[in-house]
Amino acid sequence: MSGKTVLIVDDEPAIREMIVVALEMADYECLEASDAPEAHALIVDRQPDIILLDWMLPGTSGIELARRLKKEETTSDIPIIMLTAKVEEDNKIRGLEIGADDYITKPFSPRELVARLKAVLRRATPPGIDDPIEVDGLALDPASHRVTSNERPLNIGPTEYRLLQFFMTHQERVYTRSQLLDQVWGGNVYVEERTVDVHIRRLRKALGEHHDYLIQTVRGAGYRFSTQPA
Amino acid sequence: MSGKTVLIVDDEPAIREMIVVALEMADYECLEASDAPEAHALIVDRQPDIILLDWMLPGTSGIELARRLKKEETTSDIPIIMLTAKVEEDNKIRGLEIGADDYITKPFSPRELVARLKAVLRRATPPGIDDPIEVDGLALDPASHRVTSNERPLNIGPTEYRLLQFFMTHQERVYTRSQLLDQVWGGNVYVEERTVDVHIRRLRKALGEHHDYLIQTVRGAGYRFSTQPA
DNA sequence: CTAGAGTGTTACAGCTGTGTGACAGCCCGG
DNA sequence: CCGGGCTGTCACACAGCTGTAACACTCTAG
Repeated sequence: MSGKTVLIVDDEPAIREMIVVALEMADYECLEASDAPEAHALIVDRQPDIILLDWMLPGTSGIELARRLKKEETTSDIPIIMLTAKVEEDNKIRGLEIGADDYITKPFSPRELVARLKAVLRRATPPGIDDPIEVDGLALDPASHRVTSNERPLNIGPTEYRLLQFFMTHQERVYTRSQLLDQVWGGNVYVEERTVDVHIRRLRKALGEHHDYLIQTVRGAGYRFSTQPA
Repeated sequence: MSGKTVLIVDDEPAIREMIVVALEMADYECLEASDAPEAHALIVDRQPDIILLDWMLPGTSGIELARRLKKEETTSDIPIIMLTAKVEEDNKIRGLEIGADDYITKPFSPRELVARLKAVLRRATPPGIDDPIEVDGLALDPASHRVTSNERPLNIGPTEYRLLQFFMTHQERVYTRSQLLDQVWGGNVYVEERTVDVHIRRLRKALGEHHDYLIQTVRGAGYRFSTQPA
């Protein structure tokens, strides 16, 4: 159950297909692109967890794309594995210098690919913000994954945790059920909107009377996290 | 001005010499060994910062030596770069599985060697402090490699020891199974995530009821070592 | 005031994630 | 060569979490 998304950038459909088969067997979700512009669009749109990037590409070369990705704020965290056909050492070095996290020389076996990919993914730092947040005695600490209400630890499930974290990092603004599903559940799930209500309820209950006022209902619109009483 | 010490293990004096010249030009201090026993002696004696290890060695093979080094407590932190003459992918994979931090296929250029070596050294964790740690009657002493629960010595395997040591030096923070594999098993191993569960279980069992509360499950996230009860 | 829409609350059946014991392979010492 | 300790994986059990439906309640338009 990795669920990680891999973007494969190569102009040879056959090679892409080979990789896709290998990765899907290892339970990764695959995206494909055959050139740099297409790749860039997919990266911005789908935010893959890792990129397999061919060194040689028509138009903008792979190494060019890599360099650009490493420069942009929103994409510089995504690890890149370079695929190089030739054994030219210069390429390897330039790839590493530019910021590729690993490179593989063709031909390679599916086993090797998956092993290297896993290794790189493990090494990558999860990009999330790790700063603790505190509001009126309600504290959430991402590092220890702990929530406390006036020093007393709260026992909440994963979904309630994510929901609360989202609210605490997005205070004073109303979110529709639909938006919350997108942000907290993740865009690609099909869930009833009323499900949000239930989790809101669970979260309120866990917060207790001291803090449940923080989560406010905005009739006809959605919910809001605010220190100002409604 | 790196001052880092590099141990070169290869049975070909010519190759060693070539490497030595390249590295000394880049300002590394070099040690040389031509077989596994000699290497082992030097490692224990001089504690190099990194090891360049030939895959093929007379007697004990390089891979054999690597495996042993990664198992021993005092040497498992030292990064290893495998040198392999053949392009057999199996070797690459086995090298990575065993815990080598990188591998280079011969022939390679001095430039490449230095680049890879720098990269590995960059991501290598500076060896932790060897001070004994004690938490609520649970004591771990790196010097004597011993763990005691309220004075009573605990009998735990190497992996459980490393796991506990990591936890005790990184308290109050959640680590995913993936991160634990990275930190405790070593970055390049290919192991099932559920394996972590099993070793957690073994560690908890060894700690006994007095101390197993220290290792807490965070559902959906990973594990945490904390003196605060969940 | 009243119907209807919107929201709160509860119960529950299914599912996912974790705990646990067993087991076969490996390595090392005898 | 054999035996014991470790390790990684699997299968199964189980607890906790999840999404949904159903019903109660509240608000608001008219």
